[in-house]
Amino acid sequence: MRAETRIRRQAQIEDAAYALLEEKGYAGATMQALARRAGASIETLYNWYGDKPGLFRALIARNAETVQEVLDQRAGAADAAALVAVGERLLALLTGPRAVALNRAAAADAEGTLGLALAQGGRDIVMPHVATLIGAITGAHGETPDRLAELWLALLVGDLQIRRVIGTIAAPDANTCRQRAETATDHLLRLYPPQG
Amino acid sequence: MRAETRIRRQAQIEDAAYALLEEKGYAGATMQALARRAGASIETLYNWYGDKPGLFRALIARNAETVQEVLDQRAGAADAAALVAVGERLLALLTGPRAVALNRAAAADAEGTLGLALAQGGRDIVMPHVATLIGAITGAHGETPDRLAELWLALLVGDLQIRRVIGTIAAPDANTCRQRAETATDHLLRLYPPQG
DNA sequence: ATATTTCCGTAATAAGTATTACGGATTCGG
DNA sequence: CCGAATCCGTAATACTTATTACGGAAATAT
Repeated sequence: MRAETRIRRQAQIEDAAYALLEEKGYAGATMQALARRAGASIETLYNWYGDKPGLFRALIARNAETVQEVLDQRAGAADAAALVAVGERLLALLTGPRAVALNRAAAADAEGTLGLALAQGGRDIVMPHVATLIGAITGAHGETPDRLAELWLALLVGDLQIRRVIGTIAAPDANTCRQRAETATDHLLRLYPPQG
Repeated sequence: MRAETRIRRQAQIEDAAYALLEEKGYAGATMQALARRAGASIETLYNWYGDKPGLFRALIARNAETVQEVLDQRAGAADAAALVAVGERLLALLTGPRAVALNRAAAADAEGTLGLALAQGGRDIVMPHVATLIGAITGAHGETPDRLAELWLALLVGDLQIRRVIGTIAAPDANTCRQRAETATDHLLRLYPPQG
């Protein structure tokens, strides 16, 4: 199979997996429905991903790449505007349909391996990046950059993510994301002004 | 069946349901395992709760009572200490094994009815209560008490709840809960001092 | 005490699902 | 253009589970 065709087929499988995850949940996303929807065969699913958890682990791995891309954008200046820009994109990503679907899958996995993989490809990448950026903005402080990053993320996301995961709210629109990013950054810098 | 016996049997069923939910997740919590573990019969489960979602809806309903009890404690003074006390209990409740299990069940329910019930018995009760308390502490402000309550809850809980639900952290201990409640209250009152 | 309801324990039903298997079509390397 | 590998579509396998059914025991009411 040509590499190009294979990549397209992989994208079809991932799209179908996300769609099923959003519509039916992890338990309801059956391999047969996935194969039919993706226009792939069941055999291919098992040959490529091993088993059902493996398929969703692959989704999580690719999600980690998306997280990296979001963080790498606007990596130039280390000022409040850069933090707002990162927050805006980050919030849209974290509350977007794909991240929410992955979190639901992780919540359904009682063993916790999916959750661990999701955290490694998400929070464990985001936190140091944000901490470095905030540290560069605020300078030396009584509070460590790590704690400031946690604070800023709490202000930014709030309970939007858990409410998205249990299905009580829709994804916030672009305006909401920007305003929350601005407010969170403003609150952080009011509590811990630069050069404190 | 005597009312007393029935109440005890209901508690056994609820305990078993929570235990299975924590160990196996919603899909893995089978009615047969639940009956065996609770010492009840399958027929009783269906006679009392209708079906499997109905059983977990009953769990959510009883959880709402617990939330009310937590909020009603220390309802006397309207000062920062009261807010810290409420926050401490609230965080312990929200990150405790039972609330986490219910959130996992809601996340596994793609239709969203469990999530809706959980929100109605949880957030929709907590938010107005906290907003009233904060409003009484801070007095009139540019920000509405509702927004301040959201801010305080974000500071209090952060991402602990979602991380608990996807299984990457253990429940915070009592010390952590108290410190977070103190820090969240301190941050809130620094950002929006009373009599602003 | 006895008739009636309720419950337990177990089995049966019916449906769904992860995983494996296979024949025929398609694609790829030479 | 041809053989080998890969893939699709479908079916078969083996297993699990929600829900219903039923006989006998326990409790309840009269």
